[in-house]
Amino acid sequence: MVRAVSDTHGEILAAAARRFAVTGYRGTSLQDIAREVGCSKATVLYHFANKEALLAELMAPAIGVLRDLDDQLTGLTGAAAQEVAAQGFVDLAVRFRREIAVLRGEFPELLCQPAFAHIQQISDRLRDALAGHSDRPGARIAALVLLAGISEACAEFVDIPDDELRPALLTLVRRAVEPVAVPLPQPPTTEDKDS
Amino acid sequence: MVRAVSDTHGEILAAAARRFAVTGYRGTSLQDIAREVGCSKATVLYHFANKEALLAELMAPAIGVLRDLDDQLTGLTGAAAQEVAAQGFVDLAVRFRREIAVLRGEFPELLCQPAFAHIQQISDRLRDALAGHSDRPGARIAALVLLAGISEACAEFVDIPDDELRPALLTLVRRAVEPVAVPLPQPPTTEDKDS
DNA sequence: TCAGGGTCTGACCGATCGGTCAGGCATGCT
DNA sequence: AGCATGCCTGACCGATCGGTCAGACCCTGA
Repeated sequence: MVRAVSDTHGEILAAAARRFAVTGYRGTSLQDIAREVGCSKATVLYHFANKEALLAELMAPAIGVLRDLDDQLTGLTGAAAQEVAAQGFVDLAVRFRREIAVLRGEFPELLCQPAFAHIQQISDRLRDALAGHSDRPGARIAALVLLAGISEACAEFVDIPDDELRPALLTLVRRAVEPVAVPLPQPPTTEDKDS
Repeated sequence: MVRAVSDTHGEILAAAARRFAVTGYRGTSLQDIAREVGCSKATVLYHFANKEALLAELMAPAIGVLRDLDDQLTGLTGAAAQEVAAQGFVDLAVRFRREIAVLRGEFPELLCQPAFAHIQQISDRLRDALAGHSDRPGARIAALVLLAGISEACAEFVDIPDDELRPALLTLVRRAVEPVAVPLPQPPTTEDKDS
């Protein structure tokens, strides 16, 4: 039976998310998390095999959405790829700001962990799509600046509601992305979202 | 007499810059730096009072240029401030990519150190200038995304020569920045600044 | 020749890290 | 009552961190 009288597992997860977002993964010790929960460090390691497993469970939802976006991107080219990448990433970044903040600056080392095996390749494809699959330096640079900047900005703008942040970022991306040969189709009035 | 037969001081500084840029400040131990130089950890601490002093000396030139940019910005408003901020920061980011990479993700903690006392305020003013001193959320978000994105991009694009990276970034910023009421004057052949 | 200062090092320190382990405690089932 | 199980803990471990210190090794000037 699952006796959820006190969801210590979830409390640890929430505390870790809060601490990681402020002081980073490496900068947060298991002691810190335990102190915030109000339990012992051994309890944290009772619910999670190790620190890395804690991080992996924390990031799992965001990684799943990123994988879905990657799937949507396969086969798309040019302006269509740009638009899907823009909408998908902005939405992902806004929804998972805290998770993204966790990775702040520790991407290179963290990506070496098996839990994040293919994230680098996925983000490379995402960047490529946002550049309209163009190999012009201007397009590639713009795509990287936007992806990195949005990640950082979302981590910082914790006080801005999603509904305000998302359209502002999307407008910025559409304005900043280097246009490709195929013109970007005018977005219709309806704002239907496909899964 | 300064006997520079073997400039260990400089070698340590260079090695620290290399390691910090890859594994970050906190992720690099004094042992790592000493190993790269080929000396003992005690030697590193003979030339530098502590790890923080090593970082401070490493970042001093970049901080100096940032301060100069901050001075240039005082008094400017609107499109003029945007243009000076754009040019100044792009140039700074391109020149000091490695130094900027050091700070990757460790900004919040590092800024607490006395060596970086006023960096936060300066970067806030820089962001404000790039937003054309507008308080509209779109302008503020765009400014933050661009500053953060450029920092991150410069740290990653180590293989692109300065002369190629700088104009690409500047073009992107001019395209992406939210225009303010006073229209940005078309950049003429001469490059003087008007209010 | 020798004193002295600049340079460098191995050994060591306390603190903290992630992680292990045996056992205490409460509860539910038989 | 007795036992098993889930949850939790203090004590402890080896490794590594930043930093200290006494002393060895030059080189130079007197």
